[in-house]
Amino acid sequence: MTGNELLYVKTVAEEMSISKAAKKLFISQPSLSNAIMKIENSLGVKLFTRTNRGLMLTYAGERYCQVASDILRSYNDFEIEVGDINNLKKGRLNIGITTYIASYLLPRILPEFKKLAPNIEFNFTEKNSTELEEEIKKGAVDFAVMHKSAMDDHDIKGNLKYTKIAKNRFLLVTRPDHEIKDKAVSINDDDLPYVDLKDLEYETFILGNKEQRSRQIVDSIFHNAKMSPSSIMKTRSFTTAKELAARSIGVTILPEFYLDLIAGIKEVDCYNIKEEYCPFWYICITTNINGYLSRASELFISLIGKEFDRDDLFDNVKSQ
Amino acid sequence: MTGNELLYVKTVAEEMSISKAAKKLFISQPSLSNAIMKIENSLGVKLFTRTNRGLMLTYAGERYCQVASDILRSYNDFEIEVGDINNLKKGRLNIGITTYIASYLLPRILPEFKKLAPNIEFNFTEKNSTELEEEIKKGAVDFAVMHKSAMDDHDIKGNLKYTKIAKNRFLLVTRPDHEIKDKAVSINDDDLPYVDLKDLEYETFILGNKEQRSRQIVDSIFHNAKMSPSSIMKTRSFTTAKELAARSIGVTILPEFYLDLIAGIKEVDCYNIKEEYCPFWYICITTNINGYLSRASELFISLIGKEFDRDDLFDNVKSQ
DNA sequence: TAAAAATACTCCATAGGTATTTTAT
DNA sequence: ATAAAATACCTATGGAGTATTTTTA
Repeated sequence: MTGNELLYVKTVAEEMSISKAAKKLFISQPSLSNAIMKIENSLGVKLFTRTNRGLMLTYAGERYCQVASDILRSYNDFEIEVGDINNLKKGRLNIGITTYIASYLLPRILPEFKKLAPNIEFNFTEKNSTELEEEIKKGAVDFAVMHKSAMDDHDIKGNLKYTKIAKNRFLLVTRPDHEIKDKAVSINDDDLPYVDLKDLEYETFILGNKEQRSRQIVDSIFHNAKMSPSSIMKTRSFTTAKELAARSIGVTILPEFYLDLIAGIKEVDCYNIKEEYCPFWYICITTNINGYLSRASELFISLIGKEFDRDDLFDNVKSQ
Repeated sequence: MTGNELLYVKTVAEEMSISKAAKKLFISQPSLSNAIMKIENSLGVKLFTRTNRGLMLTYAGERYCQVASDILRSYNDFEIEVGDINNLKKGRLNIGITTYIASYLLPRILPEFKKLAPNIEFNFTEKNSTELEEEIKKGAVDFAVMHKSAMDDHDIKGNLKYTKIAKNRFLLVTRPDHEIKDKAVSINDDDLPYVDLKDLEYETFILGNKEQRSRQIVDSIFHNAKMSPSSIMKTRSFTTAKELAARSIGVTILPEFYLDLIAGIKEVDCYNIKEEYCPFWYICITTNINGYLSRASELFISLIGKEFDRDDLFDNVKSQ
């Protein structure tokens, strides 16, 4: 069964003539004669009888035409649907995103996205970066927005490709007027003075959980600084960490990004950490290198790019 | 769009692997890879994304599979239906038949036909033979049961093929004890004595209408006998003709076949007409020489054959 | 290292073409 | 005589194959 076969029989039935149908189909009359014969033979019934007013359908032929019409309409509708999918009129987008990036990014992106692609079904999975990488490999999400350590330069690891969007500092957060203030030094005209973490070796550090990427970054900062805090307190919540720091339970190291988000809840002091300890990470788009990015994905990634003034973001994600 | 394409995509989706699907489809893996790629290119969307647990459907791919399933099911159902058509479980039969043959034949054939093919839609058109020939040429009926003059030996005339079923005598019908009785002669041990029509030249003849085939036969008998009746009375009804003859209004010439049908209504005398005047016609199956005879037609014609002890009837109808 | 997919080619089956004959009007 | 359909034969596209390389687990 092919689309042509269906169309050929239908056209001959409509025209009641092989010659006329052949003209309409832009093929030669003998080709069409042959085609009809083959179809009849393969089915084992005659579809047409020859009468003196041209070809007429047999009962089987009538049923064939009905079925053919259904099938051709179905497939034609599907082709239109594919057009819609390519024009963002239909489709589904499954993105992965870390909880904290979601709280920052989605409110800024989704209204515009919904406006531009109102009929795209939008789903997001909030997990930590490591889990999101698994989701990408499984194909459960189309791509993910997550963090990437600044330590490894590789943009591709296995199947995964990381496209950096923005660099984000980690800051030391202390209660107001912590003693460290006196040891902090301003460099150039940077917004915040710098501290040496070694001066805080005997402080209590409020840190995230081992599986949190932010904690991995902080650990690598300690490693680079060749120190390990003597006292540690754990929380998965950045907000809690900031609160505890504000209330003098200890100090903490948080991404500037989140500090902005939770600003104004409680006053704290913030300090830069020495550049050589690599106190930062990247926000990035993580994709499966073999995966297909739908037009819906393209739109969403472009909107993220717009948010970070990176007009070339989608092109970078797509490039090989 | 081809059936294979639909099946290929569906199978790859089910197996989540091109290699496994290829095995299941009994084609090589590269062929399948190619086929999938071609389908994706022609549609302009990716149907699959490669993940680390095999190939997974994109949104467009999911829709493709749904549409493919519908189409394959439709066509498969149709193929089963074709089987049913060939096995008389479905179909439609349009036969043409003259009113008088219908009154004789249908009661004898239809009960058996309905028993053997209960789900075949049965339609019949009652017209005179000349009109039926037009219906056959138009393709409005599949074949017809009608009369054929004995005069022309041609079994094929234009598109029409006549297959004789049974020869049927025309008899002279008079009131009981008509004077002709004395002139009638018995030949051999024929059931009825013979009369010479010329002896009735001044009788009133009750005849059919010019467009009735029976009238054409009677006219040819007169022609062969080189006589023309001086007085004529016309009726389209054989029953009326017999009644009028019985009531001494005149004499008539009727097919023996009908006399049997309307026996017992009123007493008449019947005589043979000289063989050399060709006083007979044939009941025949008339078909379009290019027409297709369905299994339903085959059954019906075979049942007619059975009725007339002609087991070879359908073979004769079909032969070239 | 093994298994899956992609790539590069080769081949042949067949859809379609042209030329011609047959058939029907 | 004309037009439709059938027939015969030819061509070339593309579906499917084998061999091989690339990729991923």
